[in-house]
Amino acid sequence: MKKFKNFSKWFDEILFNADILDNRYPVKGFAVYKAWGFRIIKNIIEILEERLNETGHIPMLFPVVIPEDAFAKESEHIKGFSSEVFWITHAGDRELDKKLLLRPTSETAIYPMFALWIRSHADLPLKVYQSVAVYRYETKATRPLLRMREFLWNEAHTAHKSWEEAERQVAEAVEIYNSVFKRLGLSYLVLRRPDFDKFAGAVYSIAFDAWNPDGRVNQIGTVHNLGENFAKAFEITYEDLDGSHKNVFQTCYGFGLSRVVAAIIAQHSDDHGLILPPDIAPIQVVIVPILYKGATHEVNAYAREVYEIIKSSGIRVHLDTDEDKTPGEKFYYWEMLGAPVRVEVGPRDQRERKVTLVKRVDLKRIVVPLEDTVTAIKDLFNEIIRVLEERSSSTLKEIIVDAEDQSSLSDIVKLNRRIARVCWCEGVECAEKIREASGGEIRGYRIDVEEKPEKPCIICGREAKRIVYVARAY
RNA sequence: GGGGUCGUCGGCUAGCUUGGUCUAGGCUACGAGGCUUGGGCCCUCGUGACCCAGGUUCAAAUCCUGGCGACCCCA
Repeated sequence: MKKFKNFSKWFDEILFNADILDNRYPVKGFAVYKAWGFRIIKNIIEILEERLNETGHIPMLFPVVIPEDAFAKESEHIKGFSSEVFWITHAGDRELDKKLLLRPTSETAIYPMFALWIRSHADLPLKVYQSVAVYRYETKATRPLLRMREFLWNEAHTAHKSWEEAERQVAEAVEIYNSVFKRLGLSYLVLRRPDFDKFAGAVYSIAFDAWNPDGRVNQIGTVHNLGENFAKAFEITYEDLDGSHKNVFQTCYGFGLSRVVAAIIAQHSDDHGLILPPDIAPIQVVIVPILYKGATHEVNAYAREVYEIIKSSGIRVHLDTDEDKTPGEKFYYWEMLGAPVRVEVGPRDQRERKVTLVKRVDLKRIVVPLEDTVTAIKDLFNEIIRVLEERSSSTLKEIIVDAEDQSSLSDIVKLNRRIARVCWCEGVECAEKIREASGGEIRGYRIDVEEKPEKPCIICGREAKRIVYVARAY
């Protein structure tokens, strides 16, 4: 199945064949994470949480249920989420006096507790996180990993003394996410969302939009500056040095674990299957013994020796000892699962005390002496992530196309399935017309580089304020 | 939110137009055995399916209605 020709089928096949996720669970929008997929997710969580810990975030676990009155406290927030909330109305055969909802996001679960915990300036900043599932009754068609009604994410929530401190926290969050995405070799746009598309309850929102082979964008992370909005609603105040009581300033940010896995598959994998960045591969190196009749004992013993050497270096290595499968079968199997490096050990290698290394990104072979194996593998890991990053970023560049006028805008987004780069006046009416003309949405303007519009607004012809990116989204 | 296509072994599918010859054929996977093993080898045997609920009919995988689910297009 071809990745760029029929993305949807290709994607579903990889999910199934690489043991990532089984979408046959009999509830729409819910699916089972299989062993390989879940191990990948756990590795991503580990990398992310390590960065969060390093930067003073603390792990906690808040309940999945939220009482209706807490959910309703911030008026913009409830407007934004109420239409997609799962409600718990009954327990056994009794109707609950107070309805409960399954968290669609955890602000309203966490901030009542913040109000209790934060008393003084000395309690600030407070930075907490959790990696959990959240629930949203998506009305659009659900898609495995990309749009689920139950999805996994890591969310962080912070409280600060001032707007400036919250602004610095936003920058730190963006930096943390960038550093994790870099280790995964992902390419994406870091966009400030237009006001009409910000998080419900936020002052402003920044989002990470990853490219997808079908031209849509996949929002893999968001960072919000909440200002005092939730502090006012939940009465989260602190006593300052001078004895006065003030609202806290808050930020929150979410890292979409399910969608990051989707982005890794979508951006890196090929028609042989998955290609995993070494940092998150459950098995980084697989050893395939090549057995011939009469030499099996020597080769097996040598393969075991190679295995012990690699394992003792801390690399996640697996020795595939199944003698009922041919080496060719094993090659295809491990390529489907995306193991970054394969070590072939045959009679020739054994005689010469060498190993044959093959990297998944291009399937090229090199032969190295046994004593150089670990160094050579580590070099390959570095090369692999570099190649993945380069490939992905060059595809992103190809996918972004400047829209000269309304008809080319339509062609870019609808016909050619790309991301359009558009000059916009920031008028809401023009945004609506951009939506109609393109079939996509204004995703926002870049914050990592300053882009000055060199042309007037694509719709009204008046002075453009921003260069924005327009694409269809998941 | 609107429109369309579709649902058959674990996976991919043939059959449906024109109801009966289909308690269903192929490939793959899985299990047993043999032969092989530097890219899916070959042979033998075995396991395994008509989404659910109604309806029409002497007879339903096939036609109709509804539900559930999947995918595509448009807003």
